Amino acid sequence: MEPQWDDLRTVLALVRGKTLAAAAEALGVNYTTVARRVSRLETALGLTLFERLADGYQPTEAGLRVAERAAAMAAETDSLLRQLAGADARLSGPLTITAPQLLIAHVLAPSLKRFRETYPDVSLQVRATNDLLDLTRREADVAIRVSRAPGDTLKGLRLTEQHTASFATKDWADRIRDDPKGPHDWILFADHSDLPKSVQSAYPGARVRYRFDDMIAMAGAAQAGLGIVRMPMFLGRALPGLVQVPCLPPQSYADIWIVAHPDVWTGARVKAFRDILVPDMKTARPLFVA
Amino acid sequence: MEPQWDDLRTVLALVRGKTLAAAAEALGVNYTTVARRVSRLETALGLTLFERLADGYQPTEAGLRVAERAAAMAAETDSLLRQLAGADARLSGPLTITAPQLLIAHVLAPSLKRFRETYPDVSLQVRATNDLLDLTRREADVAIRVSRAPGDTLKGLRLTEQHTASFATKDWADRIRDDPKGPHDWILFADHSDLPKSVQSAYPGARVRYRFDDMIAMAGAAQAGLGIVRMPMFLGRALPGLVQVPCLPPQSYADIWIVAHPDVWTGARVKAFRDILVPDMKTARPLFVA
DNA sequence: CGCAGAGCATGCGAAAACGCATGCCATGGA
DNA sequence: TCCATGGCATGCGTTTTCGCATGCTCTGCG
Repeated sequence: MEPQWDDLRTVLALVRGKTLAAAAEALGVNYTTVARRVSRLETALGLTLFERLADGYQPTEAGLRVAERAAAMAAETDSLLRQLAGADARLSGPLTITAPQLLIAHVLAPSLKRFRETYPDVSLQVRATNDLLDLTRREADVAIRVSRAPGDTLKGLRLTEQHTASFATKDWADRIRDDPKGPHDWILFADHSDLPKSVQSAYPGARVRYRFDDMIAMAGAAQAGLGIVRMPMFLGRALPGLVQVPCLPPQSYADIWIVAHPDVWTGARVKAFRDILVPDMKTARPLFVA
Repeated sequence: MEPQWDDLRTVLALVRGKTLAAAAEALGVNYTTVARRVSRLETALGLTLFERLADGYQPTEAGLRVAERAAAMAAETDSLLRQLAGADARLSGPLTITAPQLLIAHVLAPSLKRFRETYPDVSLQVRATNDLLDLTRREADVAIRVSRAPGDTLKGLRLTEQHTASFATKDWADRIRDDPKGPHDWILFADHSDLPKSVQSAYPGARVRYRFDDMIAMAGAAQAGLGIVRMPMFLGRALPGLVQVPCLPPQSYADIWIVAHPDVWTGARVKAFRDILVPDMKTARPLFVA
């Protein structure tokens, strides 16, 4: 008679995922379980929540209502988990951080090591991705982000500003020095616009040879001598085999922030992590600017 | 790792009920199940939610936070169930109503019968109690209530006003008529004040002989000839063996309302019930007034 | 001091929920 | 037309969850 709360949650997952398989994946159960829970809830409510069509489960009006309320409940659990994390005074247990892969690989790693040594009981989980994980849903406790602002609902500190510049192998650097008007190749980001006009006029030999959609691949391509890449200062300086080339003068780029949900910001482990990272990044500032 | 929603609900029940047994009772499960679910959630969260003391489970700070959020989730499910009931257009299925026992026994019963005959597919559950059931939590869909106003969050229609008067057996009525100054006995409601001064002066023989805390018992006592009872007009008129006595002139009393939560008010079965009851009570109005 | 009752922990067998394998059906491309 | 794919239903064996019975501890009372 009374609905089970986890069944409501299952309906939400099914409405969002459209198919039993997707909902099951999201919930971490077998898809038959999703089907059974939905049936059970329908029996309990005496209502049809989904039409079983050939191409999946289509929610009825009532099914949508259930999902709507379940979404509100999910927001409550998110809020709860954040609050518990924010009130947790222990310097032991899990802490999940996320940051762009390249930032971790070339800048943050030493800080992570220092954190680990300072707080050996904290088990640090690192999610290295360019995707913006949802800190509201606690996909991570803390994020290091490259952006203009920390985001509307998040709390943050600016760790440093940063510049970009053009980098290439020493080969290319020599060639450009010797013959600035001569031909040289650029590797551009896929969704970027063309080369700036200033480059075109100062270096008429500049040609866009490649377009990549991933900065790691671009960096590797630059190291392999495929051409010139505009990249963050810290990255060009950190990658062996690359030197700065004058084609594109340094220009300021999005700042680097440490952000967290306000609820979580106050958590002991989060605070400890900040206390390690903020001074480290202050020290590392020269790496980021021209 | 991820908490199960029904475990959150269990924590709420335990915080509210103080003991495993009380929580289990509220949830309709065995108390060992409550203990297990709480343990499981504590493991999942890595937190202690309750201190196991000799006299029961004492919630920790974290336990209270969980309960707080779970309460918000419970409010969501209540809201959902109300919405579903309010959107239900079917004239079949369950409908729960509540009303004071005496009102049902002596006034509403014929309307219930008529409703049952008009809508044979609706299974009517009647909760006859003087307790004010929580319509927000859907302890009933509709309530017939004796009160000055329908309540702040509820929607209602006034079915009729009503009067009270004094009733007793014909014996007493004769005696009072023959000797108004002579002794006669009153049965008062326990928490009521004393007899009005007007009665004292007009009938100096009036004495308070009994105090009851239940109107059904008082009515029976009056029928058994124990004395005079002030009661609603409809009740005195309906009870065999009782006649109105002039000791206490008719005075107006709280009105009779039909009320429901606004979400539920629009439901087909609720509307059908209103459509039966409102005209019936309009017809029955003479029973209630002097 | 002994006893009764309330409240909880634990162990065991029963019941429910679950995952997996299989089969059906519709769609879409070769 | 045939086949591959995606999506769902169903049956079966396993795992998990649950309820019940038993025993422990603490409190209050005569």
